Amino acid sequence: MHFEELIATIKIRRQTMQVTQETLAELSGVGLRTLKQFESGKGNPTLLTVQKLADVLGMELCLKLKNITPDK
Amino acid sequence: MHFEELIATIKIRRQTMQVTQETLAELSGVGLRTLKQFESGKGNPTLLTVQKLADVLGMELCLKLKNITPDK
DNA sequence: GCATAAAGTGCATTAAAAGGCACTATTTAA
DNA sequence: TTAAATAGTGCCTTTTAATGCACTTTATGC
Repeated sequence: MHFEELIATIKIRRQTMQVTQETLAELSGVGLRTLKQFESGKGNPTLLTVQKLADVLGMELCLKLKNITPDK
Repeated sequence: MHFEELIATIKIRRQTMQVTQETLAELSGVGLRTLKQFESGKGNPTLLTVQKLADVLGMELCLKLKNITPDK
């Protein structure tokens, strides 16, 4: 999952849940400025920031083996 | 996936692949000091750092919906 | 259209990540 | 056990994430 995909996933999930940036910021404990920056694709957030956001959105980070030569 | 789990996953994967921290650092472009810190559970790495490491180890970060009440 | 809400940006501060280097500790193999 | 390799820590510097505040820009609704 690329960087942008990850961001987009969170953003879309937030919108799906009809939550504003402001509300998500409050619920997650992440600063509003940080969230805005994150969703607009700027910067390089820390794991903690992503986890806080994902958590409130009912999601979680995971690591999986890449599909080497899916050989479709 | 908790913070510690994530770290452990990478560390174990590295060891499974019989790669030293030094080699992984070189291959991934992450500083050796950063990797050492990361694996010893200190600090709060950025997404980019984790992705660089995961990439070399043939893994990738992903976001998935949490299993709410798996109701096993 | 206009008002309001929501999202994005600029600027500045603070805290901490990333990194190098040298040293210590631990593990591994001879 | 001893030497070499690998991992972990302390100290320090540079870069940048996290944050607040105020302002601009876009949606959204009436």
